Amino acid sequence: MPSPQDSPVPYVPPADVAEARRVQEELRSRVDLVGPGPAAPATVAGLDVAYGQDGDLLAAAVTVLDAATLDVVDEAVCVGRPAFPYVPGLFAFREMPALLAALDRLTTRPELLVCDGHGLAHPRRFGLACHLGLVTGLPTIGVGKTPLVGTWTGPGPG
DNA sequence: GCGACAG
DNA sequence: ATCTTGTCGC
Repeated sequence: MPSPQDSPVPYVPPADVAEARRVQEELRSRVDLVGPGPAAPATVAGLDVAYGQDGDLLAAAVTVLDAATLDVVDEAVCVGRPAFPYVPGLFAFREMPALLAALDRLTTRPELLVCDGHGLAHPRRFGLACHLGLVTGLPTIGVGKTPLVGTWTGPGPG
């Protein structure tokens, strides 16, 4: 039975925009949309990236919490450079290398990831959260502060 | 053709 | 993302 864990997807830095889009189109079908995931993850990792004033430096940070107590049980940081220009829809290629490096510095393996940016709410249904989830083999939730695509209506009254 | 466009 | 004053809306 194929599963993300059995066939880890290597991260391949694209050479240009066209290749980046091809990578997304190629990997989108490998996202597990039906897996149950951990019923009660023991740990949850939050990831974020901050930039230097010129945008030429960045720091990726990961903090792992005990899901029950919210105690910080692990953390790691990786300073580097943006790996790709910011192009809407290709955001993952910008921060993924640093995020992966930070994750590699962890002592533990978190059971759930929560990262910046969208996952499925993406033009090709393959945002950062999807890509990160495939490469790490971990269930991942993407959190976007502003929409990238689509429209919606708020919940009705009652 | 013009505007919009995760972080 | 990051730099920033005043301003609009609830």
